[in-house]
Amino acid sequence: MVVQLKDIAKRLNISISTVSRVINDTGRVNKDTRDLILKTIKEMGYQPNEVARSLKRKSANTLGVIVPDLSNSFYASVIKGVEKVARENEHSVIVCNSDEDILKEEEYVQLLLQKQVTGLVIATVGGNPELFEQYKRSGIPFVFIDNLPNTQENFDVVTIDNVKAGYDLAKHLVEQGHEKLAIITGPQNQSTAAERLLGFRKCLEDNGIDIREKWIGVGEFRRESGYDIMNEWLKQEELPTAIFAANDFLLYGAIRAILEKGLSIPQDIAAVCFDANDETGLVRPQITSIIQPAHMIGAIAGEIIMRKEKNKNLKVFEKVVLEPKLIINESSQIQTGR
Amino acid sequence: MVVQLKDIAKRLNISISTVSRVINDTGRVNKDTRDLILKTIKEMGYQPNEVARSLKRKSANTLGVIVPDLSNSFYASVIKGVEKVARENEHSVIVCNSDEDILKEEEYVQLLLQKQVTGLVIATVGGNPELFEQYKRSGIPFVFIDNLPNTQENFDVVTIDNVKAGYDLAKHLVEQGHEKLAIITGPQNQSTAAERLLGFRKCLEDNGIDIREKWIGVGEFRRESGYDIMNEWLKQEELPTAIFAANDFLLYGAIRAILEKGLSIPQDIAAVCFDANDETGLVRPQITSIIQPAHMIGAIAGEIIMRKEKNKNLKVFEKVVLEPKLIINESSQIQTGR
DNA sequence: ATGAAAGCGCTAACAG
DNA sequence: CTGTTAGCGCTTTCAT
Repeated sequence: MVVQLKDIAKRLNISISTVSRVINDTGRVNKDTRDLILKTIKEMGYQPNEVARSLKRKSANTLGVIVPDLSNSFYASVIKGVEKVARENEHSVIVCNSDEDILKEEEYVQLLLQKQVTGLVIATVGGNPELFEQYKRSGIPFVFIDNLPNTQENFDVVTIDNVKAGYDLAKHLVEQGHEKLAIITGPQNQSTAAERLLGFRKCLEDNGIDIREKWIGVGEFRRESGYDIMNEWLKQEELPTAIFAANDFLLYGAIRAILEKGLSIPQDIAAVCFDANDETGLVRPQITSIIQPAHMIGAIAGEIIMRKEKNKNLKVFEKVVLEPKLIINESSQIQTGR
Repeated sequence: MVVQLKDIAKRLNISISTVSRVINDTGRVNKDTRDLILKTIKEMGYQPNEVARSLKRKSANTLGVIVPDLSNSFYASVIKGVEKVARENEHSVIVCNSDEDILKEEEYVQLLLQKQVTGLVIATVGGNPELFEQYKRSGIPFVFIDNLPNTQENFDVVTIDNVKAGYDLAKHLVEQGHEKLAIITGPQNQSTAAERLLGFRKCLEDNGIDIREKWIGVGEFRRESGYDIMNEWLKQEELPTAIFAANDFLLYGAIRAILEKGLSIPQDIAAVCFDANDETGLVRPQITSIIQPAHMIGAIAGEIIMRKEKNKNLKVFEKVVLEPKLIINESSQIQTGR
């Protein structure tokens, strides 16, 4: 049987409140009884029931995180960042994988709300803005990362400037002399996908480069999408000389198509993307990429929630815009011989 | 304010038990009042408080998962497998990252127990067997994956035969004609690390190949370890012709060292490992590897827990041994020209 | 078919 | 310094 407060109280012939006091170190308790209680707790292997505590406290001391894809190392790092802050504040983390599915996402949001999470970090895949506005009224802080909700309402946000980052990444290609640029981006109801495309467009305009609508590919943020779109392009006579992908998986798929066709990177086609975090160190070609500070994004998101928990009446919304890094690698540089 | 049962009861001038009944669809309720209640619930945006429910139910309907490294795609897949089963059974998943740290692991186990999880899936990094035996008495099912606890007690386990897999992987190298074999494995208090080494040894013995103790490297399951150990070996005059690593990260580090030294794979040194799941499709050389059915491991682990929840008095322990696949790739095959 | 009331395990007033 | 008691929001007997 599981031992609980009343068991150790009974054993010691004292009241459960005294026991509770020493466990929570709140209020004074006679040194001797305190020691005795501590000893008994250990002996009996007492573990406080967090559910009961949560009910009383009206908070589960838990952060919820919803990401589209656990397998993407960008999100894995974000989660680690959230977890670090959660740990420091004695909270735990419920991780949910929406699998790029809006319905699943909504389901998980509800679930987390019902679980009385302290706050919620979410990389939405384009969820209904009205729902978010409704949830907002629940008072549970939502911190958006990566993708922002498509609404004018104020929310807490930790992100990068995706338009600028897209611009910079395209700029890099332009500086390498490319004029036939193609882009593969994600679902346009996801702000990252839309904004990176926007930055790309702007850069081309600013540099007087033709935007070829046929070379604007829109897919899912998955390898298959990148592969399929690229293959379509490869069937045509005229080929782009550079590919810009809005995330890493899209590019991996595209590169696979390119290589299968017998073309080389970057000689025939240069390739760049967002968040090519190479956990193996062996991805070839090494990818030129905009790298978001994923761990920090997660950590800051967690901190915002902790701050709001401590200061409930703090009704200010934070919009944190972090600086990503452009890492230039062989996938976009004509090799200058060894 | 958050709306709760009593609010909608008050509004309708009925008792909360009736409302509860329609929500849980338990017991009969007049069709009209039921419809009215349903309507009001929607209007007021009622969300049941899962914490209160959990307290009453004495279970949080949640599975806990503890893995050593969220960034390793093997574990990411395991988690997805658990999550799938959890979803199907209307449970959620709390993911914890022990970061290969025994203390953190113990902390998380405690936390999850306190949270009244329905069960716990754990890839231990060598936690104290006595603790596990103690926890077992709590009645909450622990399902071990990947690493097994170092104890004779019965536990639920979903794994592969690591000795055999290690044997097979080594065998492959032997069949390629290698006689100077080196192994890089993980902490020996982790069963996977120890058993894979065992299989390796056995294979060499069976094939009359010298086991060179100097080429048995023991590190952490991280890239740096693989890199450092390999670099030590590379300093010496005599080099192995093949490297066997007990996990992917170890091998990635080793390969990096090999390549930096200007040697090639597999011509100078062949390289194989466990669980080289290439999410990018661009890792070069492509790694010969034993691949565990990660998703299935997670799913089965989840199912065991669900089964035990439904049938509390089921005191049988399941030991599921799955079949891994040996994927042969360029990292271990002398190319026969194109 | 519905309501009253007990209780899940704990915390925190309040009283002594 | 310690005990009594009232909830936290919900489910579930037990009456009616």
